[in-house]
Amino acid sequence: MREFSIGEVAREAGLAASTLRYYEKAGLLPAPPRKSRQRRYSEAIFGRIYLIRLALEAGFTIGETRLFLSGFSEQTPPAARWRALAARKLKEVNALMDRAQRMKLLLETSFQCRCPRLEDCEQFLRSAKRRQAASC
Amino acid sequence: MREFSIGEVAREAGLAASTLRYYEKAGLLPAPPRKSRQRRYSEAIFGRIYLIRLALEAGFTIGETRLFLSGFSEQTPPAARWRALAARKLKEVNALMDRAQRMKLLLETSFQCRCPRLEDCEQFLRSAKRRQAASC
DNA sequence: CTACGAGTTAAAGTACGCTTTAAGTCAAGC
DNA sequence: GCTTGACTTAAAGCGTACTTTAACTCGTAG
Repeated sequence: MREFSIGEVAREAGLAASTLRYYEKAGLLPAPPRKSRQRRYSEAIFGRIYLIRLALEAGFTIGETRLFLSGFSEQTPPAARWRALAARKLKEVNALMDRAQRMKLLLETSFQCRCPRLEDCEQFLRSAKRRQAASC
Repeated sequence: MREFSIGEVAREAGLAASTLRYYEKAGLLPAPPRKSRQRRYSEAIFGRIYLIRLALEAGFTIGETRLFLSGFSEQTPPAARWRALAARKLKEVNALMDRAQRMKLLLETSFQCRCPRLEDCEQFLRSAKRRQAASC
């Protein structure tokens, strides 16, 4: 199985080497074996990085992502602690999507919108039930 | 028309007074008239704050939000500069929603998932086309 | 008069997720 | 043997969005 230096992993994953070291220090990545002081990664690192990026881009903090990954890495199915985190995050993700949806509406509206006054659009957005508003 | 102190506005809007001062300094809120050195806001401030929160929660930076609001506050319909920002942000919001969607899938999957190994779920998530995976 | 609560400022501090810096190690090529 | 380039570390720095601190000014109640 091929081995990778930190630079190779960084290039392939599209991250800085310093970021990988940072993830390791933060407990997101396992400390890999060394060859004369230098880290040697196996192919498996890419899957791990993929999950880390997925979690972080979805709004997990470093600490939450660590928990999240450790929930997976045990021999047992996801633990209660992990499930609680997932449930909480699911709520947050839903809230995020709601906000994104509202913002999308706001932005899309603005393209069609000719109203010069802030309050007209605001009124529309506050009671954002209808997709089109007469005044806007 | 009723006037509000910074503390009253903060309480009603659910923000710290210091945050309001910060927004003012950052150019998000207009500098209101003073009554013996103290800020006196009109009702209109709440609509402004609503839009600021909407923008910030959707991922706009302070600087972008300032642009965004100034685009509205002119006597003319949204200017080209503002439209460019909105178009760019629309893309970002869409990307955000995609990520949120993927994360949601990840989280929801984890509840049904009994696979003890990280790689099984990862495999599933990478090719996240189907809602259910056999191996997971 | 004085004490209280709410407001004022500039400036420093905080949390997060990196990024950069400084100083050093090491294997390989010339 | 010396240079080059990729790696190593701990520690400091950065940008964003606030929050806290310290020292001060007011208007009002007792």
